[in-house]
Amino acid sequence: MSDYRPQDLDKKWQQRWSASRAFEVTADPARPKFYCLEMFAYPSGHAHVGHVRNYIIGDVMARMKRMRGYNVLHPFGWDAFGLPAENAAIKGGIHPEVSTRSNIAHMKGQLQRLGISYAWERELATCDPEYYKWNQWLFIRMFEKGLAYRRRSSVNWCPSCQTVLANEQVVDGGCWRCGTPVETRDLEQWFFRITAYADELLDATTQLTAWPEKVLTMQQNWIGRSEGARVKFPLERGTGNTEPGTDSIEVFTTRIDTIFGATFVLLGPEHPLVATFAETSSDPAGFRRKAQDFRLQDKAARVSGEIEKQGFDTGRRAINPFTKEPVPIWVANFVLGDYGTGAVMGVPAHDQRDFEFARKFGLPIRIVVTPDGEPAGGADAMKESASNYGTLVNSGEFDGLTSEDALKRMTAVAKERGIGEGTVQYRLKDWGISRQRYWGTPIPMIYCEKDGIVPVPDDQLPVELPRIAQFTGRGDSPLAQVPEFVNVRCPKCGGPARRETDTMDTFVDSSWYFYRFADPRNDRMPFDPAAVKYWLPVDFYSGGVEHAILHLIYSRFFARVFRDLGLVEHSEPFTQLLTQGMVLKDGNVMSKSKGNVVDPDTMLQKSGADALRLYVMFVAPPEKEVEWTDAGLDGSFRFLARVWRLVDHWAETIGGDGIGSPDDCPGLSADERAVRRKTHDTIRRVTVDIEQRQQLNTAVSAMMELVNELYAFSEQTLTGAPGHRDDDDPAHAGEAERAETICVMREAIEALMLMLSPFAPHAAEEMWEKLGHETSLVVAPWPEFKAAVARAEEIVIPVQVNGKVRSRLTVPAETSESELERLARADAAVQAHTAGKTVKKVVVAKGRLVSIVVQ
RNA sequence: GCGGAAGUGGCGGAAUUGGCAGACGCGCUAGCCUCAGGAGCUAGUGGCCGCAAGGCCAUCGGGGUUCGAGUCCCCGCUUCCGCACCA
Repeated sequence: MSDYRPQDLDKKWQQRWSASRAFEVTADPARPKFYCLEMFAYPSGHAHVGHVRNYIIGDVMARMKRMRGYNVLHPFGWDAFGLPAENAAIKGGIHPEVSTRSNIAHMKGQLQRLGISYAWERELATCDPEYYKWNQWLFIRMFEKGLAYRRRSSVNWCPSCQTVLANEQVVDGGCWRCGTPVETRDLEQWFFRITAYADELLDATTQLTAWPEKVLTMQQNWIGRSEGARVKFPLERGTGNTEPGTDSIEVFTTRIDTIFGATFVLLGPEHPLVATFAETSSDPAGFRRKAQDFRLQDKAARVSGEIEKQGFDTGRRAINPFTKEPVPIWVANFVLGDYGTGAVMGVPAHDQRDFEFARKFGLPIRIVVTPDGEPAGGADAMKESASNYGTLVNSGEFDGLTSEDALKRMTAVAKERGIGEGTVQYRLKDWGISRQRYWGTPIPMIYCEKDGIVPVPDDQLPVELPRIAQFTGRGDSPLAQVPEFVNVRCPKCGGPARRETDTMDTFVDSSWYFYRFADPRNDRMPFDPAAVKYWLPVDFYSGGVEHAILHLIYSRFFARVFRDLGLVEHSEPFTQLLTQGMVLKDGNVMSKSKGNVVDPDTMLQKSGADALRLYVMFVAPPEKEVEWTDAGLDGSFRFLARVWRLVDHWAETIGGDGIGSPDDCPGLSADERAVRRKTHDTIRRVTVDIEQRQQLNTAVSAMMELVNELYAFSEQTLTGAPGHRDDDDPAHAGEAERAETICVMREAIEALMLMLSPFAPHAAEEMWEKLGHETSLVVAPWPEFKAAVARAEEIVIPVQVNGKVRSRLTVPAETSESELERLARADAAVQAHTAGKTVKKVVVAKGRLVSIVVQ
């Protein structure tokens, strides 16, 4: 009898797997592949159990699929560029390259100590020039196709990180990383034209049937497609204030059916006409100041949520193109400059914002849609806008049309008259990728006075980061302070030129790393298309939901870019997505600042890798948030020790040669048949739970039930159950265990070892070896479910009388419906509740239940 | 405001197709055992009534459909998440 001591086992098996290169793979078209991937890690230095949970989920999938016969690719790598390393360099003087490499080494050790079955020979780090070279290569391809472009624009600026942020990286008006409120700056920036794929990215969400609905909804919201119309409101020709070129204001509306109620036009403060109107106003300076105030307010509004509606009259008027009436033009603080046309028509009767605005400034309200098409009473009594669809009134030739019909009809009419057209607007904007920082991929572009923007020639890639000795965190982009880097010859004319000094958003790095894993050492291409064709798409991808619209939408975009470059054939990179829940401590997210981080290394020392793995899988379904408890970890340890004792106790009896399958034993007792039934039912449950449901907690429960049953059964045998007081009964000393029992127990315990191995691989391997096996469980075939064995012989059928269970019948499984009804009616307990009453109805669900209705 | 998910014992959770609510684990209680260990084994553990057999109540609240509802429908409440003056 040996105690369960996981710490020694962990090391032993990790070394064996490593020495035998157990998890390395090569493409093999003759075998079905399974690409199992967990979101790679930012090398912060320490994995916490939240990360670890994700990797274990993936490892259970990967190990199980390997045993199911798949050629499993399960790689890992490092999202190694990023601000924390650079900020640490500014503070502590350690070069990002040095700290990143050392962090990677430490975290890799942690993951290896967990026994995660990674194909480490494919490991990559995005800060490797061999990797980021292909970021640059791809950037140039995108530039050639017009998918990467440079423009001056108003951008989100994080004053703390000293860099620009993409729209996706602004959360509640603050920086996604540090929370500092963002500012607006006008800068020359590189953009990726993700909007070119807006429609496709949106439409294809319906095909992502194995993604969580929540993530798809978030992406749909983010893309924010809305159908409507652009309509021109001509400027009223006043005396002496006409401007050539700008003779109308174009608005975007989703409710052209309400246009007869448009009693004013609103311009966002950024609208170009605002500046024009300011010039000709009586007080140009005051006009501009008011508009500028609104622009500054906008940022504050995004942070705080709501601001009061404000506006001022420009003194100018436009003509409503449907009513032909002149309407005043106002500037309003709530009209967004970068959505639609930056101008809207004001329909106070049918839009709550316009309603509030009109009430505040005494602008007219006209009702043009009513629920029943009856003309409405006075608008003065309205308390809020009537935003629902209805039937048109006060709308000239369109009276009587439903809103739905009017939307189509009026859009068509606008087009005929040349005053507008149907259009689609997206909330999604192009992805700004320039970052004014050092620790990222240099943007491979050169500015020449003569030739303009020139890409670095492919044969000069990668543009490597220059080594910088001192990080000050002040001044321009750090690369701009390195003259040897900046000053360069123009590749076209050979004349003096300068390099782009911004680096790429690190989300560029992570948007395609899963392709590189298919062919990680390729030095001629980002990857061999044939390798990607075999391995991709990723079959199972797991990671945190915080990437629902960042990483996951960018990756879907990149897949389409690669597709359109002819490098991949699919459009969607991830077939199935699992978003794992966070691990909380004391109800809070774990973080260093809160001091509530659960360190995996401590847990490993205390309980070993397997108990930690098992607990994290058992505590809740993978998507759910969980609260960390040390007691739960102890419970999992106890379970493993319990299995250990069981196997230890039986190993000698069942581990020998020449033991056949119980299929060949004709004389099994009822108890032995019951054990087999439980064994095979457990195989079915565990298989379905892992492979189809990803409900890993119930897979563990099922195995616990099997172990409980094996303990109970063991007590009935000569061998006995470990720990029980009747253990090794001297009365039966020297007697041999029944051959049938040996067959059945061996089948059960071996199946258990196989099923347990994805969860607790070290302990399972050790016990497997103890049972006399010489080959590793890594390549052992998954146990086969035999439906005939699992089928119950006798079942318990509840009998309900008026919906309450009054008795239970124990009957052969195949008992017919009529026989069930007969038995139920004859049952004494049932009769006690039916006596003296009329049976109105009997429902028999074969194999399930009998329901009798009496009155 | 719009959209999504969820609400089950003291706790984490289970219930796969509308069919025995509470599997499995934690915790707790009792007994056994002693290689005093991170022990182990066995039994019990939703609430109320009852000596018991048994009965009644119970899956956020209220209605409904059904022989039968944690599960389906309607109306609320609460929590979490996403988007949010997007015209």
